[in-house]
Parts: sequence; structure tokens; C-alpha cells
Amino acid sequence: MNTFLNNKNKNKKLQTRLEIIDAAIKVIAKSGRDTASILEITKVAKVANGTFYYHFKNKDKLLDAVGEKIISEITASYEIEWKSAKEDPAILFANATKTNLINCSQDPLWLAVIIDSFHTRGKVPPILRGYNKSLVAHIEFGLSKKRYDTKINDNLLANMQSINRNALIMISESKNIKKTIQQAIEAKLRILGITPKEARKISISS
Amino acid sequence: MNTFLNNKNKNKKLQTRLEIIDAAIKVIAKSGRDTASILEITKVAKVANGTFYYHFKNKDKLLDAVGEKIISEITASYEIEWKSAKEDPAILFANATKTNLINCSQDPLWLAVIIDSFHTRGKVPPILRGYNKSLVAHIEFGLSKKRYDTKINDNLLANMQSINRNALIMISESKNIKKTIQQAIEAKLRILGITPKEARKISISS
DNA sequence: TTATAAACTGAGAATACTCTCAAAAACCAT
DNA sequence: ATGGTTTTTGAGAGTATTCTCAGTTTATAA
Repeated sequence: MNTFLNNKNKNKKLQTRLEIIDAAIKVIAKSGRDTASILEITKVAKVANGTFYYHFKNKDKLLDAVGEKIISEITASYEIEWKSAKEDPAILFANATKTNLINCSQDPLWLAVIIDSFHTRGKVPPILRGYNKSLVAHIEFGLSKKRYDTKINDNLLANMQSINRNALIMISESKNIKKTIQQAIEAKLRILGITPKEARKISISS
Repeated sequence: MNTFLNNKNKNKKLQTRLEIIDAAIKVIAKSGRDTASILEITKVAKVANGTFYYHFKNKDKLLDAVGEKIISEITASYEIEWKSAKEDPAILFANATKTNLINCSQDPLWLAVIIDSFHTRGKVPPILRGYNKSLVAHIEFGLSKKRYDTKINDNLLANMQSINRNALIMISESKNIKKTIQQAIEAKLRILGITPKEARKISISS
């Protein structure tokens, strides 16, 4: 009988897989995704080198899995309160930013991996892929309400991402988290065209 | 007779050194400073592998030299017109941003290396080191004239740098340079607390 | 208990990279 | 030309990394 999908086995396999992913997060947090070696990851995971290749075709596939794991952890508790069309888009956006930054900061290891993922050349890592979609939705909502004064373009989105990244770096250096989040929100709102005074007010009250 | 500082020799040595640095710029532009290998650099420079180590103690020293070379190329033609205390700080800043971005874009290879240098973990590469000082001076000038509405802190500076970086990436992808520079200036001024409308005006006229 | 498939192991092949060094070549004052 | 000095060369030692694979262990259905 083919026991391939047998539950116990599946769990065992999954368990090892997760152990490797967790080890990878540790190693990447320490050395960065480029320098992290499979050898060290398997050492941390306490499995043989060959076991890695039983679970992942190569390093890239592992990195994808790491990204997916972190995304799912972060978004698990993350439910945009797209409350009502009456709500102020700027306040919604401020809250979303806050929630997102706080979620990313839950675990210093995730934080390090997420920050690291901003550093990659070329191919956009999966951790960042999903973000733009919700960002664009937020901004479009604000534009439709004539709340913002900007145009949506690559530059704008990149700047928004960078503000997030910089905030995460500050947080990872254990600067004042609350203040850092406020500053990030304020900067984003200003770029979107909210007046400085109001941007500050919203950032403080959110 | 000790001919160590003999001119001909000095030139020959310098020449090879410069060839290696130029080759390094090419290779780094293609593969990034982490992945760039000395083997490939010497191949491109058409010198033996050992020659590299006659000129540079190790890869780090080469990277420093590359950074210094690019900085000196960029700043050679770069003279902030710190015109007069009567001038609008926002306009000065806008012009400085424009000049800086244009200078960085002179050569696609430099551009690639500069962008790459933003991606490095840890130690701040020499290319970026000098930038913050002049940035802070600009912002302080604007604050003293009550032109901006912000506080100077790490977050602010990082966001300014990121806006530059994102603009350079756009430029390197040969998006509309003029528009990209305008967007960068506008974003920076908004973050500094200039109203959206005025920021746009200044960015367009600069 | 036993047969079978899944999961794991670790030696080692293949490759790539940094850096050293003894020897060769190039250079130059005399 | 000669001889001393600087500069270059490239083989190779040392190290690290990715990935393969034949063989071992583990789990479980019957």
C-alpha cells in the first residue's frame, strides 16, 4: 500500500521541513540570505545535509518557503478593518501601517529576515510581493475620497515601502517603537499629500 | 638607488591599480559587491589573480577604493551653491538634490554601484558616508529659517536617503529621469513639512 | 513479525573562491 | 649591457559551498 499520504508520515516529514525552515530563519537573521549556507542551516536544524535536499530542491525554494512562513505568520492576525466607506482613508491607512509594523516586529528573527529581504537585488522576495496590492488599494481609496494629493506610481510605492523598511530597522535596533511607528505614519501621510499638521495629529492619535 | 617613488614606476603601478578598480566597478555593477569575485575582476582587468593581492590587501580594501573613486568622480563637479542666507532653503535643497541625482546618473556603472551600496548590510559603505552631513546642514538651515516643520532624527535621514535610492533605481531602469527627479524632490520636501502644493511648484521649477 | 515505502544519513564529487609565494618579467639608473 | 628593484605571473594550498547518491534507519500496514 502506498503510504505516501499517510498522516503520521506526513506529519513527520512536515515536522522536519518546519525545523529546517525555523533554522533557516535563525541563520538568515544572523548572516543574511546571501551568506546563509545550507550547511549551517542543517547544523542548526540538527539534520544531515542530505536531508535538506530531500525537502527542498535548492536554496531558492527554501527562501521562498521562509518568506511564505513569515507572511502567513504576520497576516494570520492581520485583518484590515476596511470598516466603512465613511471612515477617513488616512486614518484607516495609519492604522493599517501601525498594525503591519507591529506584526512584523512580533519576533526579532522575523524582523531581521524581513529587513534582510528588502536588501535583495533583482527578484522581489515573496515577503514583499503581497504588500503593494493592499497599499495601492488604500491609496486609491483615499484618492477617490479626494483625501490625498498625489499620483500612484512606482516611485510613490517604493518610497512607502522604504519608509516601512526604515521603521523596521529602527525598531530592530530597539529604538522607541511607538515613536518610530508614529514617524513612519507621519512621513507616509505627508507624502500622500496630507498637511504636516494633520499628518502629525493622525499619527499621534492612531 | 631606491626607485620606489620613481615616477615612471609609480605611474605604472597606479595604472594597474586603476584598471583593477575600473574592472571592479564593471563586475560589481553586474553582480553586486557581495557576489563579485576577485577572480572575475582580475579577468576583466586582464591581470593575473596574484596581481590583485599585490595592490590590495583584500576585497574590502578594493571596495573602499571603488567607493572613494566614485565619490571623487561625483563630487568633482559638485559644488553646492550655498548662495546666500536670503535664498529659500527649500529651493537650495531641491537644487542640491537634483544636482546630486544627476551626478550619480552620469555613468550607468556608477549608478549600479551606488544603488548596490544601498543594499549592503552592516558597515556603511564609503559612498554613502559623506551624504548625511550635507543633508543635515541643509535641513538645519531650513529649520533655522522656520521653513520646515520636522525634527531631525535617524528616521528622517534614512527616509531621505531612501527617496534618493528609489529615484536612482528608477533612473537606472531608464524611466523618465526628469520626472523621477521631480518626484524625489517633491517627496523630500513634503516630508520636511512643505505643503504639497508648494512642494510640487518647487520641484517643477527646479 | 515482516515487507515495503518513506525519511534520513553522510561521504564525496564538483565547483568556486580567497590568498600565498617562488619565480619570471619589466623597468631603470648607472 | 648590468644589476638591483619593482611589478606581474599563475600554480596551487586551503577552505567553503552546493548538490548527489547509495545505503541505512524508521514507520507502519498487513
